[in-house]
Amino acid sequence: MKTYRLGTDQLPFDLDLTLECGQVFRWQRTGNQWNGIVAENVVMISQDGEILTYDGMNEADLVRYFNLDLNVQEIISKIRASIAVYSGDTESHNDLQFEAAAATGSGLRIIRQEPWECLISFICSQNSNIPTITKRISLICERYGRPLGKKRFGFPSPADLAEREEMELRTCSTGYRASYLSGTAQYIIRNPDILSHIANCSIEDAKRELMKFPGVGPKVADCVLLFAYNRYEVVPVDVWIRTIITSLYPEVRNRRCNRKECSYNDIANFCREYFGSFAGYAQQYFFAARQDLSLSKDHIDERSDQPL
DNA sequence: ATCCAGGTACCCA
DNA sequence: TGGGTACATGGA
Repeated sequence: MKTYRLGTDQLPFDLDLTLECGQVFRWQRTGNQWNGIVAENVVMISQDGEILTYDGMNEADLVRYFNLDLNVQEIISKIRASIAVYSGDTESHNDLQFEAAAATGSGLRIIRQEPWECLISFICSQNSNIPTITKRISLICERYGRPLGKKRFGFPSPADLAEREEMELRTCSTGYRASYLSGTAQYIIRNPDILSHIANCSIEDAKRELMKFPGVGPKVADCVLLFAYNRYEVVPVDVWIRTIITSLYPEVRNRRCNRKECSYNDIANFCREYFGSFAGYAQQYFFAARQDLSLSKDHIDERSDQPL
């Protein structure tokens, strides 16, 4: 059992929020303690203020996995600066919507997840809620992952999944996503270097490559870019973020989507312009605060009654 | 019971 | 290029 003391430039850090916010689905909580698997290692970690107590990984890997070297206070400052530039007010502009979300989410850290696990996880995520996704992934690991002792399992490799028939993968509550899982696993078997190649691509090329995988569209690709490749300017747009952004920032509506629903890129591009190079972090703060925000999902219908 | 959830593929104009 | 729809599952 080891300890790690967070320095002032590594705070705020909220372990619970970080592991519960829907970026990773393999950690289990028992009281204050979290148990998970990182790179086939059984890991435990708990937090008491600025002290992390952990086991199963070394300090360098802990820092790397949780991106502890990233200064979150600076990130929030940079987001504020971008908002100010966008708003044309470099002195006193204050975005209370963002500040409220950041107050809720500031201890959240985007972790450095393994691309393969992240890819499979978010293929499983589509059109599902977080408890369902978690259950699905734990079934997949239990059935096809390497046993690591006391009901713990590694994440199955591409080969582990590629050799399964679609109907077998369906027994993991994956539904129609089963064909995407085997298809993506087979794609990786045919292109064994693709995931490391993507790490060196531009964002545009990386996204294009990811979307060649069966079952990977813009949203899943963006989640992998943000949560595994740590491209912090990327903004995955799910139904929550769509509702939040269109409700809180009506200026997202432009000529193209004034009388209809904004497209995926309308929302993602607005966020990138508005929140800047850490838009993905801003997005995570809003996602973390999604339950607290009182939002109407009917804003589009309300507007569409009005003449141009 | 109904609606909805960290969406995508496919079809059609 | 953009809009409509089927798709499986389980939580609230």
